Amino acid sequence: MNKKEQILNATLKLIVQKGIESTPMSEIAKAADTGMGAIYNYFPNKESLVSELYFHLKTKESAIIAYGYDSSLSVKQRFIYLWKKMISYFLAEPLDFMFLEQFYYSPSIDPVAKHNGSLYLKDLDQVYLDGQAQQIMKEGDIKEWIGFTSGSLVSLVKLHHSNYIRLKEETINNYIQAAWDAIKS
Amino acid sequence: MNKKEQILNATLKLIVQKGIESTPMSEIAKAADTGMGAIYNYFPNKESLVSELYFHLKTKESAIIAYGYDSSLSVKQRFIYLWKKMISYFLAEPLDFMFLEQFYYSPSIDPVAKHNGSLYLKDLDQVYLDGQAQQIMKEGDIKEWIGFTSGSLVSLVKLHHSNYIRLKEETINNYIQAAWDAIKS
DNA sequence: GGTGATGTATGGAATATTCATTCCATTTTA
DNA sequence: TAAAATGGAATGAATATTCCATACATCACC
Repeated sequence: MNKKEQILNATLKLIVQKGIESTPMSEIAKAADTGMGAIYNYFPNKESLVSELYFHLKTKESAIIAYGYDSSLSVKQRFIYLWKKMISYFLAEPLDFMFLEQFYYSPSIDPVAKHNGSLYLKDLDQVYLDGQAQQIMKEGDIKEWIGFTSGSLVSLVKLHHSNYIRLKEETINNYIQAAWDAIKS
Repeated sequence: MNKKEQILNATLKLIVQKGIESTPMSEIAKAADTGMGAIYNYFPNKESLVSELYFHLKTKESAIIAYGYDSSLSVKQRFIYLWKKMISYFLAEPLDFMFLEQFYYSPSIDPVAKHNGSLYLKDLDQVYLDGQAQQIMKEGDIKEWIGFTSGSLVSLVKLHHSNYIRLKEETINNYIQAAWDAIKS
């Protein structure tokens, strides 16, 4: 019954299907079972509708990954916990994942908006900092290392959702272990 | 003086700057210093202009990576050679890289077209096959492992080109070594 | 070589379509 | 009963594609 949610959900589904630029507002209205008026009542224009959806999902992502996180675990345990949570979330919510990817890679989107969403990385940063301090992780720029790890794992999720591969629960752990092998010193 | 090349070059530059959907044909014409007629003489429509550009670049990529490749080297040497070549090419040609990424992530593009471009992986496949046969690489689906390695390295290139990190020549070798550490058994 | 004829390439104006956004009459809510 | 929310038609701008008049190249024949 919440119109705004209906609109956001319809937007998510349609944009994942057809892309941001090929999704007309009129079609969003139809899918959300409403009219133009309602949409423009909640969102001043298409761009802010899309970027509000982005922040909504980024918040959801952060919350899910951070939930149950125990910062007193060992470096390796925390490493595994965080990446595992991320993969599980992205596998469980294909729409969320594909929208976030598409938004991130869209050049027509305000670049400032994109990086604002990536602020939940505090915990992850700390894991890598601790790992280097304890000399169990390789040296080097932490932003680069996080990009490296995340690249390998996100890439698997992406290939899974485009049906190029079919990830199985037990192999996921192997890939997280491999990501660890890459960075451990 | 070759009109077709001019058009493809202008398209590449503009699409990387503003995105596929926000690049009007009229602007391509202007940038290529020509008119609509010329463009539609060479390409039946916008979509085929863009996908011809994609295949053009994919062919270029394959040629560059395969050039000088010696299939008699050891598994590890071949692994390093191929990935190093790929990274170097993508670092040296930001426009090529960013266009390929953008095309790959665009849902409005025929999905069949995309995967047709990714078939030059024969040599890479062979490296991983040999590596597993010799038991120096971890077991598992080869498509997945290639996705894993490529994800980590491409991700670094991407962050480099969005100025989030600044890759240095010598650290690149470290990351390739790390990618090897991830997969070696 | 010169001359015309035939087809191809080109530029850009005209057309048709596709939307984002606006507007307003009507309905719902408080 | 006033204010807010809604649906959907009307508007206007953007732009892919078509069309055509002109320029250019290629070649046949003298």
